[in-house]
Amino acid sequence: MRFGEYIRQLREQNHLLLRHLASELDIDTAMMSKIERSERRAKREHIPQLAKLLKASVSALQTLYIADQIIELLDDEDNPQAILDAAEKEINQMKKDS
Amino acid sequence: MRFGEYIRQLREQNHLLLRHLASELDIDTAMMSKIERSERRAKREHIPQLAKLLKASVSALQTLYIADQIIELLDDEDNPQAILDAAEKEINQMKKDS
DNA sequence: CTTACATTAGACAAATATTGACAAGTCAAT
DNA sequence: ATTGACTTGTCAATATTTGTCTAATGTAAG
Repeated sequence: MRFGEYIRQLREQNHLLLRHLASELDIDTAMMSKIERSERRAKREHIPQLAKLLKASVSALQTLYIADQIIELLDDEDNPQAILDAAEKEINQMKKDS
Repeated sequence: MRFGEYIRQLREQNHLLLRHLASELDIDTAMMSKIERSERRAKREHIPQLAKLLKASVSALQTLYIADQIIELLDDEDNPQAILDAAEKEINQMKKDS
């Protein structure tokens, strides 16, 4: 599940319109539409506002938000799994070091 | 192992100086130094040149190159593993769909 | 069919971030 | 003290991203 996809799902469950979310985030509806379709990225500071409006957990949204960026990085690579594995290994290494 | 760290290791094994690599990539040595310390990112088109100069495999360098960017994304997040898991799940999902 | 409203598309401007050069600095060996 | 390798900090050039505006598309009601 992509970040925007999740936002849209929650928005519909809550019977809200794009313009409602957009006005709260202080962007126009076209932008909000793009965010939901993963054509543009929300700003990080939008996450808490979205969580509140959509009654979702901030941390769930944050996870998807960063995961999305990873997906974009991997999207046009030919061995995404190898890259993820390398990243994971290094993350664990860094944890050990600290 | 970070991308730059690996470059430095190979460079030393090959008894090359920063200025040798830098001049091949057509950047200055300060920039090359930053790349090796992961303070700056090499350009993607530098990878094949580096692979050649350092007798390394392009794909190994590419993997580290993207993994590095993932690490940067995860660096200041509090549950990197959860994010990696979410990304991996979505990548597999995308594979299934295509 | 036409009006009204929600959403999307595309082109452009504004804001941010990244890249790289340059000058000055450290450090080690001589 | 000089030289050579590397590092640091700052600034300008570039590139990327974010956002707006206008117009388009879709859809449901009258």
